Amino acid sequence: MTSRSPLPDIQALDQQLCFALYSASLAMTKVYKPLLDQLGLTYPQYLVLLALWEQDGQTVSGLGERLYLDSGTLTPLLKRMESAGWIERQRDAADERRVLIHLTAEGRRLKTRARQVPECLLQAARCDPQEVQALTRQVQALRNRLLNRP
Amino acid sequence: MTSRSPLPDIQALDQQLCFALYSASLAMTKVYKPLLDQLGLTYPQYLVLLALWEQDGQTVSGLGERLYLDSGTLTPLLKRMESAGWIERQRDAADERRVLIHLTAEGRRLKTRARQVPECLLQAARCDPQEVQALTRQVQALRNRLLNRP
DNA sequence: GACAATTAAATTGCTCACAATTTAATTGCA
DNA sequence: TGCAATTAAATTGTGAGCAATTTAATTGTC
Repeated sequence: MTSRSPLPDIQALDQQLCFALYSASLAMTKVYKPLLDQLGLTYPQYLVLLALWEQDGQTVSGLGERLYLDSGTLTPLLKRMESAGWIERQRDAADERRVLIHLTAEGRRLKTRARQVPECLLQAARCDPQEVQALTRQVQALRNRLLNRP
Repeated sequence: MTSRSPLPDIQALDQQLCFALYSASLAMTKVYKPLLDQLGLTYPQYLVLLALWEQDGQTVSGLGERLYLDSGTLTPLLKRMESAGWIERQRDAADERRVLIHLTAEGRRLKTRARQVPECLLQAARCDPQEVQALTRQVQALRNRLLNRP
């Protein structure tokens, strides 16, 4: 009976889901790096573009909710993206507290060139698309539970 | 037929495994924060301790391999942990290029106080321990494939 | 309409994360 | 042995991430 489970150490690094997520996330970023370098983007900047390609003209806090980031992270990141010419930042005339983020023509154009990025990633991951989808759902569900979101 | 799969957009944010991992990892860190604050640790510092509790006296690059971090990240982090009194850094007399990291008595003592951390996390995740273990294995496998490791 | 409370971004300060380079020690081999 | 190649940390510079605070605009309430 005892041979079945050699009492798993709750403090063992390789038992920790958090460390698995953390290291997998870092690994993912490393695989993205050369692909995004070609486009002149960092990984969080690429996430902002994914969000804007889905819905242009979001506010900073809207993007923050979508990407789970706050203004302290986004403000300087968006300024760099504006300098790079992907986006424009403009105060909302209807509510001057808000800043609306719009894609430039250049930023919209990038969507086509970026099509290869997730494709290359799937190849690097070397796993079944269905498996990837299932894993994605599980990790999303975990994230939502951790943040007490529906 | 077409109603079955409404052609999944490969560039949709919520289809991306990478974003799920990235946001889940950030969420995990947020849940850890108040627990680790009580111990005076950051999350990467906690990982270093987990690694050292398993095997004391590792080199910087040894820790780097274990945690998937490089010396550029670890050197300043370890210096902060030394100032905090958790660890000691000393050149290896047998090979002066290497720096050995040893726990202090204080650092060893912390292991007991930190027992609650993964327990609280499991509660926050609100999922079955077996489910957590299975998910951990899957995410580890993905990470290893991405890094071309066995 | 005044004004306290709230909200949205921006700012400040600290800690990662990592590419690229530097410094110093060790190894390999002619 | 001599010395180029390699290895291990440290350093430098950039870009996140986030807590705490600040600034400015809006809302709610009387």
